[in-house]
Amino acid sequence: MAVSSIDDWLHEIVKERLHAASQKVTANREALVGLLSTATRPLTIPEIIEAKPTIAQSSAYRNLVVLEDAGLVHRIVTNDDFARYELAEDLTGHHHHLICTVCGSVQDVAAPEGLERAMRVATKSIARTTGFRAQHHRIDLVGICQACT
Amino acid sequence: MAVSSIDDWLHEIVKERLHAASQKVTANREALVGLLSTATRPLTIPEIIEAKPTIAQSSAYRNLVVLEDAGLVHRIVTNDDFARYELAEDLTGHHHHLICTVCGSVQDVAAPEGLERAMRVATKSIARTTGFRAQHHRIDLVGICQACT
DNA sequence: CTTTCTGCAAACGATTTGCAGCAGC
DNA sequence: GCTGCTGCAAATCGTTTGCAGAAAG
Repeated sequence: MAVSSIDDWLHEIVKERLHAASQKVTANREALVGLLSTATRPLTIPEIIEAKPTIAQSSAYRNLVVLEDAGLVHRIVTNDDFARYELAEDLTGHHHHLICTVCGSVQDVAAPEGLERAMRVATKSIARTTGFRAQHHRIDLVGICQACT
Repeated sequence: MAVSSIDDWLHEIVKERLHAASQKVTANREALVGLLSTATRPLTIPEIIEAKPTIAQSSAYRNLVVLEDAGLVHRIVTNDDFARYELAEDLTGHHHHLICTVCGSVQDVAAPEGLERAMRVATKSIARTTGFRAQHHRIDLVGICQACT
């Protein structure tokens, strides 16, 4: 059962965090998390609805808010028309985004360790000079994706 | 005339780029650029309207689109309700943003050279592995600003 | 059982757009 | 003068919300 164990683990986390947020575990919520866990990039609402047509749009929006409050999902806003959703970073691992200026797509990319190290140094230095207490950072590369080249 | 020479220079740039984009130079457009050039952080539409009450809201939106197309202004979207506008980076110098999760404010911060160097290395490495052609990058620190601490 | 979720349809609000009159060049 | 900008008010559209019936616990 090696294959299903990751899903079981995720399922347990969902249950825990929803309970912690005084929310119920429902089929829609599990389906949303399951869908996002299979994606390699943040998804828009239209993409989510297309993949899970039985979930009403309003339920998708409402549940994604609940899941975000529970710390399971992260919402991303680009210059595109729609917001995008991905699993929280503690479930997917830290990563950054490649945003295509031609087609608007967003793709995940691993965070190079050298960059992360420089980021930690910079964060400390900025805290010292400005008093800003950073909780996390966000790095996007904006340009042209391979498909649009 | 040392003081006004920066404004004169900006004025010339505005004229050039608007002409290059086949757009007219109007009082509203110059007022918008002038306002943004005095700000040390990106401004929202309500802030812009409050500072320049003679500009109709629809004109502000329309002109900011024109100015963005002309490469004079840059639009920023956060999780906040409103988009924010700042002068294009080639007019202000490269910088990044501190985004407060409490009050939603956005503040400019200089880009530490060590970080920029690491970013250049990472960009090249990502291009090699993914085929993504980066045009520029965006780095945000998300956390709590000094005023909200 | 009671509370919360779901789907539908209506409401909301930031941004966009149509139109008649005015300003840039 | 001709073209394109301005302000007003109305339209647009992603997202949110009210409500009656269905599920979770």
